[in-house]
Amino acid sequence: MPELPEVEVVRAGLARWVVGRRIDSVDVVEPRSLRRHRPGPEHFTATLAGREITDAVRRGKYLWLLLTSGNDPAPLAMLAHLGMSGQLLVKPPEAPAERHLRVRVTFDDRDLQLRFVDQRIFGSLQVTELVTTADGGPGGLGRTGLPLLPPEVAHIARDPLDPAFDDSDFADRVRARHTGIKRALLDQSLISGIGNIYADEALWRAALHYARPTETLTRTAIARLTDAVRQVFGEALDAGGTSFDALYVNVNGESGYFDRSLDVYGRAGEPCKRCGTPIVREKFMNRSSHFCPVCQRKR
DNA sequence: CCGTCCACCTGAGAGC
DNA sequence: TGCTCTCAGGTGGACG
Repeated sequence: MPELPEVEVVRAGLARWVVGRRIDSVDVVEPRSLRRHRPGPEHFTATLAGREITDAVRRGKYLWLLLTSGNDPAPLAMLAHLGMSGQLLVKPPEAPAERHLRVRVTFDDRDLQLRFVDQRIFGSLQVTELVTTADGGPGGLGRTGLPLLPPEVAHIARDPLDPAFDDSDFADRVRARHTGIKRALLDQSLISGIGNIYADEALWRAALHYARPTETLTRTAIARLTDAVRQVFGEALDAGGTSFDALYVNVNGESGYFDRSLDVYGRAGEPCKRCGTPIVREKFMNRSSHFCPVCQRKR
C-alpha cells in the first residue's frame, strides 16, 4: 500500500540504479499491468526499446522515468503507479522470477534488470508523452524551459514535500470545501501522496476527527495538520531511506510502511499513546478509520 | 460541488 | 478438506 514516502524511496532508488541506462528489451509477462497503455503491449515494448532513461521524477504517488525522445516531437516518459501492491525492483538477471512478476526490463549493460512486480494488478505502467501544463511539474524542465508533466498526472496536486507546495493556498482550498477533513486529505487533486494509513496518523497527531467539517477548520489548525503530514512522511522516509544503499529498489510490499511504528493505524482497542483511551476503528469511505475518541473529537 | 457505489484484482483468514 | 464470505484500499468513472 505505497503512499508518498514509499514511492519516493522507489524513485530515489531508480535515480541511482537505472538512470543513465539504455533499455534493450521489455518482456510483458502480464498484459493487464499495461491496461492503461492504450496502444497495447506490443506498442509499449517497441516504444521503449533503445531509449535511454535520463531521470526519475515523482509527484504524489505517481512516478515516471524520463526517456530520450530520439526523433519524436514530444518528450516521452514511462509512467508508473504502484496501486496497492506494486513494486519496482532492481535485480541481477539471474535472480529467480518473482511470483507476481508482471513486466521485465532488460538494459544494454546486462548486469541488472528492472522488474515490475504486482500481486493485485491495481498498479500499471504506460508510456506517455510529456506536455506543458499551467502549474508545471517537479523535475520536468524541458529544453524550452517549460515545466512538463504526463497528462495523466495533470490533475494531481503537488505534494507537501514539494518545495512549490503552497500552504496558504491549500488552507484556502480546504476551507472552501464542504466535506470531512479526511476526505479532503485523501483527495489527490487537493494534496497528493496521502493514503488511508498516513491520513489516520496525521489526523491523530493534529488531534482532529476524520469527519471534522473542513469549513470549520481555522488556518492554524490546517497548518498544524499539514505539519503533521510532513512529520509522518519525514519519519517514514528516514526509516525507508536505509535501502538507498542496497542493490535493489523496494517498496516493502508485504509488511509495508517500513518499520516505523504507527500511532493509531491498526491499533484498534489498544491505548492511545497520548491519553490511554482505547483506539476506535470505524468504517468511513468504505475503509477503516482509526482514531482516539478523546483526543480527536468531532467538535 | 458532493457523496455513494462500483469495478478493477489477489490472497489471507474466518466460519461452516 | 474445501467451499464461501469478508477484508485489505488506490484510482477513476457512473450516477443521484
